Amino acid sequence: MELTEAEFLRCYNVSLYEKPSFTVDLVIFTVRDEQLRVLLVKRAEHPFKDQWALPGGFLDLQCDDSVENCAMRKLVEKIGIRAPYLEQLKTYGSRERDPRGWTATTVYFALMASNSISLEKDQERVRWAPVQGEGVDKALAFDHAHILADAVVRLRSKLEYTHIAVHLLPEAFTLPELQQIYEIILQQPLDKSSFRRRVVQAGMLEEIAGKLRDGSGRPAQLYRFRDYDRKTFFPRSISRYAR
Amino acid sequence: MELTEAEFLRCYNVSLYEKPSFTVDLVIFTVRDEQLRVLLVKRAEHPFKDQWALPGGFLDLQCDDSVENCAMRKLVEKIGIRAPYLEQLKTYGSRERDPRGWTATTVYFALMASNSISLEKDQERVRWAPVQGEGVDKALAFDHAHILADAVVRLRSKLEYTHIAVHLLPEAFTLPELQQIYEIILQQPLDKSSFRRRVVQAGMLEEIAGKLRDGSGRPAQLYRFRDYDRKTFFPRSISRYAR
DNA sequence: CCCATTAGTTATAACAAGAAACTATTGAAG
DNA sequence: CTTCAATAGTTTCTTGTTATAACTAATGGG
Repeated sequence: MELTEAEFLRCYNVSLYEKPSFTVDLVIFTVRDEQLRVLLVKRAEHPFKDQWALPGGFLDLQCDDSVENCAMRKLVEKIGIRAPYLEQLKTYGSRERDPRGWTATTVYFALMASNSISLEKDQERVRWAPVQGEGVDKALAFDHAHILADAVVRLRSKLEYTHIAVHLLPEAFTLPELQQIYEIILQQPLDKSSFRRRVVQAGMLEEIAGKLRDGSGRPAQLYRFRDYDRKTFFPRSISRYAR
Repeated sequence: MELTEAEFLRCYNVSLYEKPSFTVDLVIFTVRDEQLRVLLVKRAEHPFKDQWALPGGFLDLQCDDSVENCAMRKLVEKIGIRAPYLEQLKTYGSRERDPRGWTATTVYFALMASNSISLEKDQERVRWAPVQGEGVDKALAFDHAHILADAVVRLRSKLEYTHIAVHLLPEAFTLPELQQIYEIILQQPLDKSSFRRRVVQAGMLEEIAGKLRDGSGRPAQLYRFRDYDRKTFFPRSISRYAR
């Protein structure tokens, strides 16, 4: 598609480039009470005052060395700890998404074990909202519902062929616990022996020798994730009818 | 007294927060002369004057409605046509990546058929550089070598489980041509019958009835990509020893 | 001491992929 | 006109992987 000369000139003549506002937002997932949950905060200020939104805010050029640093800073500010998993999701930028004008937000998504967080303090303004389908049961500010949907799709998709689900559990976990995480997020039951074969063959878990977890039946072997840096991939997607 | 949202917006000063410079860059891939190639431009201005760089530039708040629109505009400016495939890669932002100070760039990657482009006009300043390994045989400006490496990794990875390779070919193509695209990018030979089985079973190609492509041997059946919108996934990765 | 409960393994049948040999269709050489 | 080289496309068979279900194992509680 060729640009007309008029179109070209309209764009070209703007020599003074105004900058968009730039923010970083976070989609922080955890699994708790057998539900995938996302952290939401109630906005204190306009626009969208008192509506639920993804946590985030403006980049601070003085203290943030990089966009990722900014995301990590905001994560610490919101929930007080470093997330075991932080990945850039996507950047959303347009004139429309914020009534204040042109903004861009780079969204990160984080995974954490539910035992590593306690948010009892301020239930009114910060909440772990259960994810149903690809969203939550609340209206969200800005385009955050759309962003959250993208994040949920990405999480499910990555679950199919990577090991990121281990980051939703504490360091020591059992295979049935890990399988349950998959089942909760993918919303379908998985076969026990296939799941174990898959996970064991991928070779990224190691037994914690002698340690077991008690329950009402036979105690389960505890494992830990072996190599946090190595990115292991499954050769096939984990759910039988993926897409 | 509380402000209403309308009052808040009236008083809101957009320039309160210092903002980073915001650019959009493009990694435009094609396959030509049996090589994966990326479009590079020689920088006309400082910094990194006369070094090769990914095409891109500043967002124009007046004419770009969104980041993606900006990417499409720049694509049209650089090569004069709409790309059949455009996907956001990642956003890179830090104080270090540009000597002028804090900048962020949102990078898109595009795929196109090599027949749809002709860049004979300005070989000195615009070039389709062959990709070797995860980069090119030239020093690149800014952090563009790093960005390019990420883009190549993403391209290879997506080739394993999606159909995006069809966008590197013209609308009508043969299965051997498609297989060759995979082999060039993945840098390994693929089995003919397995490849055909896979691609046909995925069901996203349709024969162009009666149409054949001539060559030195038996003419090959021409196909077209059936559903440009539907995202089809392979259940397994296409290369045997993926990762 | 038996049973419910959960963990973990094994056997098998169905299925998918890799490899190689096979057939098919064209152009060019002689 | 025949043969051969070249490329397209299919078939067959072997091998490897997955789903399923039945099996064994280990624990606590009645």
